[in-house]
Amino acid sequence: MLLLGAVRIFEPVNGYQIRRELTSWQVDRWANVNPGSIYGGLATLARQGHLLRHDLVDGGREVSVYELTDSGREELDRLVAAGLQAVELYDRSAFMVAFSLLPSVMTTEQARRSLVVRRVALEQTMAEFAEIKMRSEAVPPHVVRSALLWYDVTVAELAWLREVIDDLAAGRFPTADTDWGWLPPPDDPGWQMNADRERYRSMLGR
Amino acid sequence: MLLLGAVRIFEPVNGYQIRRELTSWQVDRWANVNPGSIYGGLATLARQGHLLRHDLVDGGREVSVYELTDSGREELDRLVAAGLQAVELYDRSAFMVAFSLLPSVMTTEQARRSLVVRRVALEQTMAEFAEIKMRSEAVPPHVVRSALLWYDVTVAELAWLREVIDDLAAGRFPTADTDWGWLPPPDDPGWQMNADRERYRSMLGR
DNA sequence: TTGACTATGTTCAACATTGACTACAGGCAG
DNA sequence: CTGCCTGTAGTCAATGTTGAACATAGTCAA
Repeated sequence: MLLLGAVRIFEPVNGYQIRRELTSWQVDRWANVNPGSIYGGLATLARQGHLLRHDLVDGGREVSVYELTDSGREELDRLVAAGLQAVELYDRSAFMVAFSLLPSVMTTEQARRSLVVRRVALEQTMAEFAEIKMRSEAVPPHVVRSALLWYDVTVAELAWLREVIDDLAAGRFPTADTDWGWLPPPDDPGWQMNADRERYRSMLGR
Repeated sequence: MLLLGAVRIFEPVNGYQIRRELTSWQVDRWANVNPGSIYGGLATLARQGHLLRHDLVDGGREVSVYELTDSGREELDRLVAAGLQAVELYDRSAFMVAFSLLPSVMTTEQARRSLVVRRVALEQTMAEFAEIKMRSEAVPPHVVRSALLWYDVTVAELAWLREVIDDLAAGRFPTADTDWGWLPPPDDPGWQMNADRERYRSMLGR
């Protein structure tokens, strides 16, 4: 999801640019973004038909530049929707990736629908955990504690999620079909990539 | 950590027993407990000297049975302490594994010390996130939202953690050096493993 | 006692991940 | 113009992970 999302935002783009960008987002702290993973993942996605790979020569040097295919765009949409909806017990990283890609790939209505699915899922699993508290004699005490942590944390996430859904419905949240109302500061490293991107585009005849 | 912990609790034990046990804990929902991972992981830990492997013949059938070494016990202690202390942004699973192993490997005082380290770490990173809210103009709005989620969730975890630490200090929490005050119900599948364990023990001359 | 099914215990080839390492271009101090 | 450093772009052998498949033992109805 992260690779497809990065290609989506920066295409046409090479592996090193993605690596640099993800590192600057500090994504490397919690996601697998070793160089090997990035280049391997890009190759796999190309093999699966989600990316198109162009081997260019740029300044006397070979560069592999990637673009999304239609299938890749669909896959990304699916992955982001799934990441927003799925409730994992202890690992929110897929949700965080999906949420950070949300403004670039989803319309307000798509986002709202996925987040409502998540809200319902959270409410349901919360009911299950409430049950564990009830029959707490049948379960070791530290397991009950674990359930309590999940419960408390989920209450907090639910409150946050309700607010996001409200803001989304009220148009207070940027998505692909609304105005961002935000521009990166002029010293943002993203600007450095624009020159490369434009050069790659013209080489590909865009 | 999970493998060492499981061996610690059930040793001498074979791979299939661990697989069955972890599945019954529903750990397989959020941890990598495919058969291949388990057998591969046990082999790796044996190669590293943390486990001792005995190839027994049980009922005309070959079985590989594992026990912890001293080095394995030390490694487990280290891993559990690290898992309790380390604050990962979006992935609590290492903490949950460590927390679930806490009662079998740590004394009350060891546990309290590790959890206090965690509390301090949580308080510190919360301060960092409060800063992000301050300079929120320099950051895209959905990134601010992500930070808010982390903040809210961490407030909840901190409240939970303070309670656990209090209970630990007051002796209201079972650890390796205190009475459990809890026994599994008589139909617990854990009892089924005792026969195998005893047989393995006698085969190994214990 | 046959045959069908489930439970036990494990293997392995395909696939993915890791991170140290290679290679080279450009800048720049001496 | 030499040598050294930094930044760019990527490779690869070692290691880890996956899950379908294997082999055998027990169970139980027909």
